[in-house]
Amino acid sequence: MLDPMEVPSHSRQLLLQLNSQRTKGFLCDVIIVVQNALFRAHKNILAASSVYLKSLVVHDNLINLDHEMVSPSIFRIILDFIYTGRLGDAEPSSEQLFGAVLAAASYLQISDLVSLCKKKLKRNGKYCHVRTAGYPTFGSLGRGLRATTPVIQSCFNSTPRPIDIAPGEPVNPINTHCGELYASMSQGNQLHQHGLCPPERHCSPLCGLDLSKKSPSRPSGQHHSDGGDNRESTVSGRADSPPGAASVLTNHSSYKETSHPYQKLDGSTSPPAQHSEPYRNNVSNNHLSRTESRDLMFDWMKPEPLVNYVDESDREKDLDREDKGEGSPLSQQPRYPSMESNEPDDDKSTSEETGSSGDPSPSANLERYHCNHLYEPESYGDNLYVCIPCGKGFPSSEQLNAHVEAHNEEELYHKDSMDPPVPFLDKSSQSLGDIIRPYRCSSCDKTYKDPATLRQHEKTHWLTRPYPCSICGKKFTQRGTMTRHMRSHLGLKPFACDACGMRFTRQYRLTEHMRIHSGEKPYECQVCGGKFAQQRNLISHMKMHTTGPDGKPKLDFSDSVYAMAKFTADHLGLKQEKAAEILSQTSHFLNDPKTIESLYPLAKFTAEHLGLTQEKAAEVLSQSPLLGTDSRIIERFSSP
DNA sequence: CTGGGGACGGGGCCC
DNA sequence: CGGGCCCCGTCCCCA
Repeated sequence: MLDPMEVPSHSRQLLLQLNSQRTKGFLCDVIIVVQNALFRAHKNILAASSVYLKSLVVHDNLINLDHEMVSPSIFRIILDFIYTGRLGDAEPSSEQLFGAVLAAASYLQISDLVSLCKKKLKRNGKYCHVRTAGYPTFGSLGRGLRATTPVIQSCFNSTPRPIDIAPGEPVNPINTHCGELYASMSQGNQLHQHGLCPPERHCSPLCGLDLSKKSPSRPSGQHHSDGGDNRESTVSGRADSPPGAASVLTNHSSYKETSHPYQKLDGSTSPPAQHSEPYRNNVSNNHLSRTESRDLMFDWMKPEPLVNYVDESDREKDLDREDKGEGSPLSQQPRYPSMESNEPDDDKSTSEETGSSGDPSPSANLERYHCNHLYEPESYGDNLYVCIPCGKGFPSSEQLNAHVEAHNEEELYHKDSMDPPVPFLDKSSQSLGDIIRPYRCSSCDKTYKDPATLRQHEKTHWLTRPYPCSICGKKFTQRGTMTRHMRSHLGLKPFACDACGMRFTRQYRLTEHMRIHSGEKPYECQVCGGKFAQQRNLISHMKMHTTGPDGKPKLDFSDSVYAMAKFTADHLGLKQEKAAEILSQTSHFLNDPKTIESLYPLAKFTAEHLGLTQEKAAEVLSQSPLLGTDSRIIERFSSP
């Protein structure tokens, strides 16, 4: 038995502090992903509370909890409990909630919470009846509960669904939450009807998360909800489990496992409903006010003070400032891609626009930074190594050094950007291409039409990529790529196929996919005539033509020449017999505008068939004599 | 078992 | 910043 503390309130104060820090994201060193919700917390706290979580946090900073065992909303409650020791002020009817929490707490091995739930259930006289009464899955918090957990996204349906669960017994994972995603759509539909959440949108409007740019899907296709895809039950391990039980976040294995050809649409099998089903039900019942939710969201978005890419974030901000011509090196941190896309204008004060005031001085930036709550003031408490130019503190000299190095890179960059790219001035040496694309990369000689694109390109040469993913830390050269990457983290697929409900993260994928339904196969193999709906499949197919079993280039000259001749003939409107002749006569080849137009694909094709790089192929094709650099081709073409 | 095709996810990058 | 395209890789199915 521990001796009583000399300061009895010590533990409470400590916990209050920790919870306060958690809600601000301060010193949070682990992210818990539960389906499509993300939580930040402290490893130490989790490890001290849950045997199960303890086993996970030692290995990873990003934990993906099995949402079949614990739903996001239940985990929110549990996390609140861990940090407050309270289950909240639940309604009298919340025995159902306690049941669900109990099941999840058992799974997470939080013994105190298990005991508390049992106690509450017994007090309500429900504990003995839970097996038959069943627990709902409380997609949202109990209405009487006050949540403090910052959550980036909560897209859940709270309609209770009777399920069979027996506390204290091994919990069927589905029982903990299966109503959450697949329960009655009534509430979600209501939201839709009230315009709070478009039916095709995946995310909670409360959270302001909307990465969708298009809403092409039909509203809640009934055949999606009929559970027709019985593969799902295999995946979920339970015959009555609803479709879509598989994770929609990053659980690709289950995604793959549950997806199946939609060709069967015309037959007996339902379309891959699991892709859209979770989204359709992703209607938040979060009771938090919109503002409150946004605040939590923003808290979540705040950078972790000690993450090693913080310096690059600063750098990113400088880049943005550079791009936008504004001074705000500290106004931007890695943010979730949807934030700006769906945030009302009045929220922009916490976003990019905040930094648009003109004072670029470090102190002003720092102050603005603080005002924006992007950094907690206390974060400087142990960040004793301060960068003089920008005032930022770091906990170690190593991190400061890394940061300073980033400054050096910035300076190099700014030095470059001080001298904005200028078009070539030497008209005498300009080719047509130079006139059209006058901005040349100093590193690789690639040319661009405008300086912004050149600047964008030049980032690809940097050793350090300026846009890190806030979740996994992966870095990107373009912010857009990073936000697109974030979509995959969040499982957001805004683009839905009208025909089958399949959803995609990108418009282009949907376009590509639609060819399956239309039967269109615009990509034809010039060698064998095979047609493909997707260009990438043609490309991989072409490799089959050009690559031998050993992986080495298979230079089948008869095939290649035939193909090139056919290709040329197609493009020039000539007979195929003439094509080879033309291929060997550069002057003819380059005199026809049509030919020039076809040079690019021809070069591509040549490259693929001859194992040359495309650039090399283009060079070969544009030089005289044509194909002169490859003796094998000359030999082939010069033969009768 | 293997190769090929179909379909899709993710990243790079230009516009 | 988003759209679009390219490329690489993967999974699944089927012959």
